[in-house]
Amino acid sequence: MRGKQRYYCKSCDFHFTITEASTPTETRRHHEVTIMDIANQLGISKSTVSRALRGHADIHEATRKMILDLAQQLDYQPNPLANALLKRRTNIVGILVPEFRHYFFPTFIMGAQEVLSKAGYNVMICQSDESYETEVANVKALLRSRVDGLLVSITAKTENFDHFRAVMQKEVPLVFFNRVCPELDTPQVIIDDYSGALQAVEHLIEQGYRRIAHLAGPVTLQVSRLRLQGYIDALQKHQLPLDQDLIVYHDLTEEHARICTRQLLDMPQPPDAIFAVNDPCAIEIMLIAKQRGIKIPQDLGIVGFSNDPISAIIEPSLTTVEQPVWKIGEESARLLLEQMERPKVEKRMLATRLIARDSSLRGKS
Amino acid sequence: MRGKQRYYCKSCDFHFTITEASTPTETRRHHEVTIMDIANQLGISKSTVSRALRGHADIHEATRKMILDLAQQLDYQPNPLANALLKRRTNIVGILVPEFRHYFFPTFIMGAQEVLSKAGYNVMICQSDESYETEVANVKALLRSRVDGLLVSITAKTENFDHFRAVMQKEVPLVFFNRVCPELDTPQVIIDDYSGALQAVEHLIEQGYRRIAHLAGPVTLQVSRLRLQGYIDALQKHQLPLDQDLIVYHDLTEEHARICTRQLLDMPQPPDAIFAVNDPCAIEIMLIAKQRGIKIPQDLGIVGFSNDPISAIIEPSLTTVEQPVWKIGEESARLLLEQMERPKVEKRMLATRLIARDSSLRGKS
DNA sequence: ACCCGTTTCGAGAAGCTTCCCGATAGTTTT
DNA sequence: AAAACTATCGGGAAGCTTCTCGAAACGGGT
Repeated sequence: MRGKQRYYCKSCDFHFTITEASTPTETRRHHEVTIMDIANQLGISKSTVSRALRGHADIHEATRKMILDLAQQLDYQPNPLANALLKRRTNIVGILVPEFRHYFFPTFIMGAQEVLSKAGYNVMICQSDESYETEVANVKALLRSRVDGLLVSITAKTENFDHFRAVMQKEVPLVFFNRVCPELDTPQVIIDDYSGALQAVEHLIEQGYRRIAHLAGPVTLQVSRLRLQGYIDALQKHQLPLDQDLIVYHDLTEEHARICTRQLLDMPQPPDAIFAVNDPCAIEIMLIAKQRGIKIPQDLGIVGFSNDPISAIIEPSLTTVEQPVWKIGEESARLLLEQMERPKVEKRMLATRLIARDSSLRGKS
Repeated sequence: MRGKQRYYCKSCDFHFTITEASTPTETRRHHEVTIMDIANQLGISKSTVSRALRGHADIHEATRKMILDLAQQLDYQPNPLANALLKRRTNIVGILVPEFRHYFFPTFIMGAQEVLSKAGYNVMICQSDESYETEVANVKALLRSRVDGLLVSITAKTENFDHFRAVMQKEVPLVFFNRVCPELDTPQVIIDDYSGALQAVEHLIEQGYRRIAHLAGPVTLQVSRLRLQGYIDALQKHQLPLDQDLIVYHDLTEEHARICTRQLLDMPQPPDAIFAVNDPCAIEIMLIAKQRGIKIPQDLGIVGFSNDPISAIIEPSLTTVEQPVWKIGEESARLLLEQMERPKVEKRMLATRLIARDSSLRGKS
């Protein structure tokens, strides 16, 4: 191989540097085999090994082969930590969701993960658990972990967005999905909530329901507001009166959904149909109605939103608005990847589609 | 490829070297504020800053305060990459599950994550998607990411365990849960599948069912084998004949569950009850039975396993064996944490409990 | 022989921390 | 007043990689 000692010349006169034996007697028990192990064992420098492994030019074919062979034999695995430290990128994407009990978020994650892992990214998942404080803490933790990008669906309680402004200020690519943040100008992937809600309520009207209630979500969430607006506009379009008492807001917990349902059903003039902001709470409505012996869809029509798998299974089957969850995941991931290439604020909206099932089909009446 | 311009110095007089202005004038725009920024700004050494931040002794109170104040003001966040590189620990735990579509694994993850994040660990989640190759690739990726520990539930197809042997050889703490690996002597958290199955089938017998089938899982999984054994022993205990035709094995997909169900129901002498290896496939059975107009529980008793939330909602409600999923997550995480303290092989088993519901309650007959 | 260009490789820094060890001060003890 | 401590702090290495700069060897041309 090439010599190892070299002279130095700052402003002349070369003082050579005698690299004495650095006691490479035994292999120095490593936890993991490093590039230096290969270099030492082959009597060459780590630079050369790195170059060979990186597939650089400027290296003799024989040397390259030797290095590659030994690397394989030792099962050398490059250390991503060292790499991340140097390159300032971890190849990790953070995903922050409010929960993962129901169908939506796990499915979203599967879709996103498929795209991301194909692009060479690992994923770090956090749940805010619908707590604003946890959300802030999670964002901080993900930032501290130096994630290369962030996929976020906010909490129903999030009203202050400074933690996301901090993300943007650090220029960490950020994509919101589903529960987005209207006052921040960031890329996002949403579905057409308004039109979905409009379809849902028009469907109820077509089926002859006239006193239609809406079990809404928290007003803090844009999704809730849009679905509410769809509800309102559908009534207006068909010249039905808008009764504020028929709109109840709940905090997306099952418990509160039950309370609100009872409130609606206990009215002096109870509604003859309920449009629920999502399927889990539509199902709570259905359970209570069944428990009370209310006939669905004859006495009460029910429509949900999101098409959770359980909606097709429950009896009567639940009419709902389909949203392409898996695709939302894929799209969000793709948008994030594009974002990491070159920043540009882009908002994508996916279509929704009504799936009419038994819970609202009573024919014309 | 080669560098651009360099000086020449054979025996002095340096031919020019055009190292262009590296502009270290202002603070050298950092992506993140480091310990060195604090040190420079305060005119002290990074060692001192580190000590102050680490809360070491050996530091003047005034200095410490000065450092802490500036750190707060600059919003200094220690770089975990550098730390991990130095300490050889990332504070990340890997979780590897076969899927995330159903109730079990997401809930498990929530339980585990609660314990782990309280202990200061982040979590990296991978899905093998029931593919052996993906599982191997995921284990490798997690190992490469230098996770400090691993929580694993294997694929139904995993029959070669070399990738886990590699984990053990590298002395990375490893805890299996639910779908464990019998031929490896590792810590694990399981539930009492055998006794759960025994209870389930005895319950069917008590309800007067006599020709009880078992829709089993893949024999490769210990869970399946134990539940099968519980089924067999329950029959034996009550002197019922064991008919091999009444045992069908499926691969845990919904599609295959339907095929196997039809096979059972199409028999010349169909069963009067089916014990399913888990709830998702029990529900497939129920759907087909309902579709065919078979009365549940009169003509066909059904019992599942795992108590997914949907089991209480479907009609008729599904009798099932409850397993404390959340607790399995917590226990597994705790066991892993203990493992990281000091290795010892410990196996924990959590109790199961039968929940009798409508799908099997027809009274004595 | 000498010079030059080409090919192949080595040294070293950077990226950010922590920790060991040694070095200054300042303070107390004989 | 000299010696011995103590309280604080700084230097530098290590952890692993990549990349830049420049050096060594070799071949060919004159």
